[in-house]
Amino acid sequence: METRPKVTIDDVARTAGVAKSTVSRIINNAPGVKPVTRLKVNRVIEELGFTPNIVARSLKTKLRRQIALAIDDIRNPYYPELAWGAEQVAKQNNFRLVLINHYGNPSEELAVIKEASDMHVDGIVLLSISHPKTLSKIIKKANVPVTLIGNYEDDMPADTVGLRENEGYMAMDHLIRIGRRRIAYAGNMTVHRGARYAAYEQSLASHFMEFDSALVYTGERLAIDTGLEAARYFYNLNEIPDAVFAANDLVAIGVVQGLIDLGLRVPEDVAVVGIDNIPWCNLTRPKVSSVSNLVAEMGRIAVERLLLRIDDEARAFERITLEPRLIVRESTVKQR
Amino acid sequence: METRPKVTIDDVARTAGVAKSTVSRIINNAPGVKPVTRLKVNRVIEELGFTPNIVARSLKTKLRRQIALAIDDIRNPYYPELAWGAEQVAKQNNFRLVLINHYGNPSEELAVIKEASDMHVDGIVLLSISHPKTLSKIIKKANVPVTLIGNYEDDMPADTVGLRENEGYMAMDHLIRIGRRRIAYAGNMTVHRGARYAAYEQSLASHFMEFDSALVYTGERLAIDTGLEAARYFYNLNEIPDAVFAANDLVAIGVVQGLIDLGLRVPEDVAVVGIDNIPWCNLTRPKVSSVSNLVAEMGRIAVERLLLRIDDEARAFERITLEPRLIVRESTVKQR
DNA sequence: CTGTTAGCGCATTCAG
DNA sequence: CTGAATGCGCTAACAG
Repeated sequence: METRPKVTIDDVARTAGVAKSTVSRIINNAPGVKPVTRLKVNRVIEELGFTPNIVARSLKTKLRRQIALAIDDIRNPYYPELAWGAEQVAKQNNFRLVLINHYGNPSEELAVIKEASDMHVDGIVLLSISHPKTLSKIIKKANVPVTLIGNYEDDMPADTVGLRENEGYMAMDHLIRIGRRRIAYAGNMTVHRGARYAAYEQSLASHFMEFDSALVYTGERLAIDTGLEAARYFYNLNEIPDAVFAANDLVAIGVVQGLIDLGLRVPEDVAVVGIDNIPWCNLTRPKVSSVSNLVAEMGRIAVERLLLRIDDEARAFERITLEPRLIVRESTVKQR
Repeated sequence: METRPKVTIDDVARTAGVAKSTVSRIINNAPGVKPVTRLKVNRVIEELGFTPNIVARSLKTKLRRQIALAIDDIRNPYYPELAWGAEQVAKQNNFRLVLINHYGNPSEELAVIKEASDMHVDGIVLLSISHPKTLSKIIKKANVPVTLIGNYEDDMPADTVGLRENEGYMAMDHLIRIGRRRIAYAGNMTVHRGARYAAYEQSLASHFMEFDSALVYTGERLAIDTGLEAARYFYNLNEIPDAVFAANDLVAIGVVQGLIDLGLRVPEDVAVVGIDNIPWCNLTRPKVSSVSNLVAEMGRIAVERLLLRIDDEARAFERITLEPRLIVRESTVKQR
């Protein structure tokens, strides 16, 4: 760039014949400036194409109007949504978002917090994978506020916004509520520390429905082909299930596809529900019912909280827990 | 935060009993400091937990060590990869990435450039959707360098890194090279301004293969179900094609699934190739061959160029054009 | 209502 | 090799 000598507040003041404090007042919309002067100065600003140097301003005000979003890897399918939600709120408040991938590397993750004050950010939204104890220590040392995404104990010195981990129960509830009585499980036993599979067993139990191990299909990866295999497996049972609870949407998509290819009708013969509500749920025929974990929402709320705290550091830390949301589509309820 | 009074370079200088210029030299690894003093000061820095205030430094040096990545919407499936590639290089060079979504809103997109100098960034990687003429004008007015992602004319005052738009030809070439002679097309006629369909017709022509309109299946959306429909359509032809060129991976995935469900073997009976190389290509059985548009690579190169230019504004503008890369997987060539 | 003054925290001359 | 002084561009008292 031709390093066009950037015009400063002094230039404006000089050519307008006023003090730079007056210019400062004007560009900050401060009250107590005669309309005439304001007009005159504004004209000069326009002419010279002056825009305030935000770095200098930040040095003075300590406000950088930037927050960091630190996640492990933007390529993880949830994070674009998260980043998007976060950016929406940031933009509304005239803040920018700095993206930092820590790649699940604890030392790097902690470095992010440590360096934050030296970076151009006023706060951090952090999706951590570190041990809470360590995390807590580091956050205390930080000199910018941190909002954590996830569920934490009360003693964590940060605002947190997490998701209630009952997606599995919501999915099962849905199937039961639409009258299904022979519900199968497709996925693995370990997803989300086993919570989703546990939800399967416990939902059956709490509704006094019998558990039949023949209705559980576990595959290796939680991907489409596992779903396809599951469909074939269920099809060959003596008694075909009337519903399938899939551990995630990929599996659900596979199950739906597999069942249809085998000549069954979805949802009439078998209802299928997945979890995560990935965009793909809308791209299949029939569209797949799912439970949304509200990622964009989490991003939005996290930034909202962070901005509030930046504004007022003394507030009590908040614990926000979102409820997953059931998204009913064609794979469980016939629609037109 | 308890606004712990941040320790400054003065504090360090005072408690170490040296001038702050000496401290400055040390933290910047400048030569000409007696090892003893260096050691002593470093110890104090450690004790006090001093870290330089980057805002103040930026005010002085004019270097902010941040670049902006301006795209239309991070939720677009390509951008996470792009952002990832960009962030890799940025991080290596100790730069941060500021994420800006302009939502395909030209005025906002241009505002990004205008404001850039006021923001905490030293340059911008921009994926624009504005008219080149307008874009060119704005870039000239900007006071930070811009690197554009895309293909532009020589008069565009910015470095550019684009992709050669021959993905279609590469896909077709592959099918022809593995000996297929009855190649079908599945997708629509308009994707990428019709380039992909054009590649289908022209590849046939240049290889003296006959064009048969019965082998063209066009659906509405470029999604899985279109692929499934296409598979059914091809299956019902008098003579089934021995290969399918799908306009994108979603369609390809659908075609593969559909054909297999109809009892055909992929790739033995029908080879299928898609375009875009989305992560899902690896999640199906068989895995789907595709042509990668090297998104992460583009991000990497764009940032590399930008950093070079930030370093030396006088360099001639560069035009970089990447060649799409064919990724051969199981849907076209039997593997073990 | 407006001007003067004094830093924000650092890098960088220029003298010693 | 080190210290003292200056200013980056802006905001915020404090006076007028």
